[in-house]
Amino acid sequence: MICKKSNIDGAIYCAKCVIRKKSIFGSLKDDEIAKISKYIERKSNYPKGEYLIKEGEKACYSLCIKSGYLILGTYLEDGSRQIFKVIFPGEFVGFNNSDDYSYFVQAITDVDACVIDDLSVKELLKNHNNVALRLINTLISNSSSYQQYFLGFGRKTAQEALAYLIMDLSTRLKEQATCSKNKDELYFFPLNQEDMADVLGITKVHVSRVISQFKKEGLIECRHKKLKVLNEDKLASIAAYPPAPK
Amino acid sequence: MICKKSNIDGAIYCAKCVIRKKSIFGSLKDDEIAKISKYIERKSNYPKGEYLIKEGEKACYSLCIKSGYLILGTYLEDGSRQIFKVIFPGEFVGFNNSDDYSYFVQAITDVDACVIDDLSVKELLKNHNNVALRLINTLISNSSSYQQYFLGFGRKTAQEALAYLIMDLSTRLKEQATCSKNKDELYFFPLNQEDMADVLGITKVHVSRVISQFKKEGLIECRHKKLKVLNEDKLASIAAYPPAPK
DNA sequence: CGACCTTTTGATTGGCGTCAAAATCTGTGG
DNA sequence: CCACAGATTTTGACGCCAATCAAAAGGTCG
Repeated sequence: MICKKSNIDGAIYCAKCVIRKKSIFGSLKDDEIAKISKYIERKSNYPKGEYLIKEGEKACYSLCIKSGYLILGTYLEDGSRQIFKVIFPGEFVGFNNSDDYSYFVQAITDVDACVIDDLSVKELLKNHNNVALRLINTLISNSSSYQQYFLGFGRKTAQEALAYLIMDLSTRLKEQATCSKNKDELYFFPLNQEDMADVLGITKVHVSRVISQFKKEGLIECRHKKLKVLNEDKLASIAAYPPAPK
Repeated sequence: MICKKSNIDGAIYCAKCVIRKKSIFGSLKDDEIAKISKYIERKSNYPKGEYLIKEGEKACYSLCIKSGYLILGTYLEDGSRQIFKVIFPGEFVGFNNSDDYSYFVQAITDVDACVIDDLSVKELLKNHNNVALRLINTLISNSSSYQQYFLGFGRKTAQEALAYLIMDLSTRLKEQATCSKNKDELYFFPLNQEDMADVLGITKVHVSRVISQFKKEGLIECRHKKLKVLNEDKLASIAAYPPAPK
C-alpha cells in the first residue's frame, strides 16, 4: 500500500542520511550509496501511535528507521499483546520471506523513516553483495539478541526481568546519545509500564508494584516516559543473567 | 580446532548429499555444487552427548548437519541450562559474527556433520550470491521461529507450553519422515523430560507432572525417547497460541 | 476543567518451585 | 542372561511469586 514511487533526489539524500553508518548500507562508499538511493521509495513521518506495519497485511516493503522508536509484536486472540522487540533508529525492519507480515510495527514516538519496496531490496541484495553480508550480520546479531531476551526474561522473577529490561534499554539509549544532555534531568524512556508488561509477558499491575519498589529502594527515578537509573550497579546485579543465586 | 584440511572428493560428495536440497546450498545447480564441495573441510561423526561447539570457544567453523539431532543453548552460572533450539538434519549451525561462540551445540543422538571453516563460508557468501540470499532467508525464518517460541512458551502455563513443544517437535519430525513407518510403534522423540524443562525454563519435576497428566488423559503415549501423539486436536488446542481463553 | 489513560494499592487465589525420597528404566559388565 | 550402578521419571508436602479482580488516585491532554 505504501509501494509507490516518489521523486527524491536520492544520490544526495542517502549520502547525507544521519543513520547511514549504522544501517545495513553502512559499509557502502559514497559512490555506491548514490546508486542505492534510487531504490528509496518514500520518506515518511509517522505520528506516535501509528502502525507502520500491520499484522496479516501483505508483506511488500521494508523500513529504514531514521528517528524515533517503535515496537514490534503481535496481538493474541484474547486481545493481549506480546512485544518482541523495541526498535531503535538505524534499524531495518519488515524484510520478510513470507507473504504476510506475522507481526505489527507501531510507532511509540513520532517516527521518521524511509520506505523501500521489497523487490528493490531483493535486487539490492543481489547486486550489492556487501549489503547482503551486512544484512546477514544484522540478522545473526538479531538472533543472538533474541537468545539474550530468553535469558533475560525467561527464567526470571519479575524483579530480575524488569531490571534487565531497564538496563538493556537505558544502555542502548545512552549509546545512541538520545538521552538528555543535562545530568539532572530524567532521561527519555520510550516504554510505559503497560509496554514493559507486554515485553516481559507479565501484568501491568505487577510491573507497577516492582517499579514502585525500585523507586523506594532508590534504584531508579521515573515518571511518564522519562526514567533515570540512580544505582546502576545494584540494578545490574539484580538483572544479571546468570540469575542471582538463590 | 577442527579447522584443518582433509581430502574429500568434494565434487561428488556434496552433489550426493542427502540434505543438500534442504540446506542453504539447496538452490545451487550441480555444477555450482561441485565448486562448493571444495570448501568442505571435513566430514565427521559425533557420538551422542558430544559437544560440537563449546560456549566461549573461538568461533571459527560452521556445521552442516547431515543426520541426527542436537541442542543449542547456554549454561548459566548456577549450573542451570537454557536450551534455545533443537537442531534438525539439514540445518546450518555455528556461523557467527562474534569472536567466540555464545552458545554450545551438543549432540543428543549420534550425529553426522560436515565442517566448514568460517573463512570459507565468508568466501562462499561473497562469491555465490544465491547462497547469501538463501542464508538470509534461513536467518529470517529463524528469527520468526524465535518469536513463535516467545509466544509458545512465554506467557503460558506449563501445560500449554509443553503441549506446544510436543506439537512443534512431532510435527517437524513427521515432515522429516524420520519417524517410524510402523503406525503402531511409538515415534522417535529426541528430548527427554529434563531437556524439555530446559527448553521451557521450568523444572523437570513439573514437566513430569504435566506429562503424566497428558498420558492419563490419553493425549500422548511415551517412554524413554519415544513419543506418540494420540489426540492431536486436543493437544493442539491446549497448545494454541492465542492462549486458551480462560 | 472534565474525560480518559496510566499508575497505585489491597485482598485473594493458584500455579509452579523447592526439597525429599521412592520407583522405574537403561545399558554395561560379569 | 542376570545383576547392579547410574540416570530418568514419579510422587508428595509445603511455600512463594505473580495473576486476578476490584477500585481509587494521580496525570495528561484536548
